[in-house]
Amino acid sequence: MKHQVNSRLNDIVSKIKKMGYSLTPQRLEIIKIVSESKSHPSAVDVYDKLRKAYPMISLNTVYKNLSLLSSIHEVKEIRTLQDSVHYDGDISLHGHAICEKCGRIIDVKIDESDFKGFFDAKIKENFKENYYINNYGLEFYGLCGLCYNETASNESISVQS
Amino acid sequence: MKHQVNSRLNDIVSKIKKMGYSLTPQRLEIIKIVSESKSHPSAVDVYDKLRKAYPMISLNTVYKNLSLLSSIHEVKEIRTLQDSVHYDGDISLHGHAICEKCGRIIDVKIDESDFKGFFDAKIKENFKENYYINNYGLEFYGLCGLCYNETASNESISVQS
DNA sequence: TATTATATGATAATGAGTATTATATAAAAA
DNA sequence: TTTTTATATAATACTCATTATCATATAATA
Ligand SMILES: [Mn+2]
Ligand SMILES: [Mn+2]
Ligand SMILES: [Zn+2]
Ligand SMILES: [Zn+2]
Repeated sequence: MKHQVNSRLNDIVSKIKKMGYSLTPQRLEIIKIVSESKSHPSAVDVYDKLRKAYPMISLNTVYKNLSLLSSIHEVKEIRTLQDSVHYDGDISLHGHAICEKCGRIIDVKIDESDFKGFFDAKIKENFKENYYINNYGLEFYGLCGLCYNETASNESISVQS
Repeated sequence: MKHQVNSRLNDIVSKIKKMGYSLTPQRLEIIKIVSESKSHPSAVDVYDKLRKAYPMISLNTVYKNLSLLSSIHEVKEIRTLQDSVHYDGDISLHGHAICEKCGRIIDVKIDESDFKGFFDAKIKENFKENYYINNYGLEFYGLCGLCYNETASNESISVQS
């Protein structure tokens, strides 16, 4: 478990160095936060966590580092209905359940061969010409368990007005 | 064909009226544009088309109407890698191939029963608790046929620097 | 036709993300 | 270790998509 996280961190750090980027303490901390997080934080979320260790950190630095990590494909950007981009340190193939009420983003694990089997077939059906796929996106929009229950119990109120 | 488009337009207009919203010429034109378009236009794209018939139209009005149509589920919002939201007048279940170079959004048709069969199974696998799904999102990020060919022929140039 | 609530258009405001630039510092060389 | 140098950071200003405000216009209804 802990072992997994560390090897992920090492992978990213190695890549950063191999590509000639320097490893600053701020950058390392950002990599740690985003690679260990399971909550798909926004840039501001990462910023807020960082401030505990680095009170002088600039939000700009957070944006730049998240962009860098995205550009080397070590984090994925998630655009949902809300206003800001969220970041995923888990770059394995999986989907997201996005709650339209509280905004929570929950992983939906899907067996990779299953996933690719289904989608690649659809691409073949739709495109006779070349089409080069880099990445897949898969979202389920709706209400998470908590919000679903809340809405159900307030039904008599929320119906009117 | 034409018949299809008109019935779609009538459906939306009926709904607008039934829900107590008034039908202004601007609103009607926006509904026409977005329901007939196959190109997933942004708000500004719709605005530019509108100005031909309504030179005084306000961009604000476009945003408000697209939001209204979205809120009554007669258009879907698409958030891609680019900065602005795109709108889809086709609310049937389908996916999108998004070109990371030129930004084009191309429909990926998927048989509805196929689609739901696959995805609902995944939801059942992932959530024991209640999870209420309103909507699905399915994206293929990559390079469209045109951009793929362009990139291939410029390979020797784009590799360096 | 008169009434009234909603829609429009002009304008200002918001806010996520980006650009700029002086200073600091990681990495490499000496 | 010290020096050098290119990159990273932080402070700040800026951009631009979207939203808010509000006076006026107009669609809907009687
Ligand atoms: Mn995830
Ligand atoms: Mn579409
Ligand atoms: Zn929720
Ligand atoms: Zn393209």
